Amino acid sequence: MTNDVFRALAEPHRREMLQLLRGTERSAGEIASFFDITRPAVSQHLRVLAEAGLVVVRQEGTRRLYRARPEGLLGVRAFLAEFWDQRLRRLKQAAEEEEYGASNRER
Amino acid sequence: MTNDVFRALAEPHRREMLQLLRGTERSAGEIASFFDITRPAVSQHLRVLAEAGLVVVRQEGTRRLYRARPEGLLGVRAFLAEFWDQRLRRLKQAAEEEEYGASNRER
DNA sequence: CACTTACGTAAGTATATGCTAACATATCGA
DNA sequence: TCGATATGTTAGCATATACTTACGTAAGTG
Repeated sequence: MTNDVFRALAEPHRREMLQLLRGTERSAGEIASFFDITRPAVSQHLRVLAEAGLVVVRQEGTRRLYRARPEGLLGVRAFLAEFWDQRLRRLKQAAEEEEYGASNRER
Repeated sequence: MTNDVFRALAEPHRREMLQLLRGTERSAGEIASFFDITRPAVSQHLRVLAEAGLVVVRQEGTRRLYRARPEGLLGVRAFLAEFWDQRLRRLKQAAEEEEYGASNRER
């Protein structure tokens, strides 16, 4: 649900993780190395992000590779668009149609 | 800070309140009437929204009139834009320049 | 002035959250 | 199969959050 997305984004560490994973695939350990918190804490954050549909995981050997899933933010985007006027709403529509076209189903 | 904004948006009631106040001015009591929680609880939510820069208040007689402040969401918007590609980043820029031009200072 | 109306604030409480340390699991190389 | 590497899971704890009830305050009204 979109609520999980907002909740997930409320935590600064998780937002940083998302940015770290934008367009790149990184292992859990690599991600952890960017933060001062323990690895388990990072693991828990990654779980929250995954449950919110903001990241996807792929297992490769003993490692788990995470990657951001931008489509997970569409709900937030829609919410935001409400607060701008018609002109912006048109931009939003154009963006959704053009950018991450029909292939992306909201989770 | 933008962090307060994300935090504020994490709460469903607060998101509803924002939508309720989008483009309209409503009194605290009127807002409260839309929810099942007590009026003080609503008051506390409104405070969080105000501190995040997402609403503004205006006193009129004995009442306090709240109104959404869409510019408060610009930080979130910027964050989101990072996750779409160049084309979208251009749209974002255009929107920010055109829509809520120079008159709106980020709080 | 009381008295009412419209709100915010304070105190207290139950639950959610973020973190750590300790433990479990799974894959790969020797 | 044994050990090392990479990561998730559990239990426990401190702090943050969302509420409620009780109380404080300020602007109209009689």
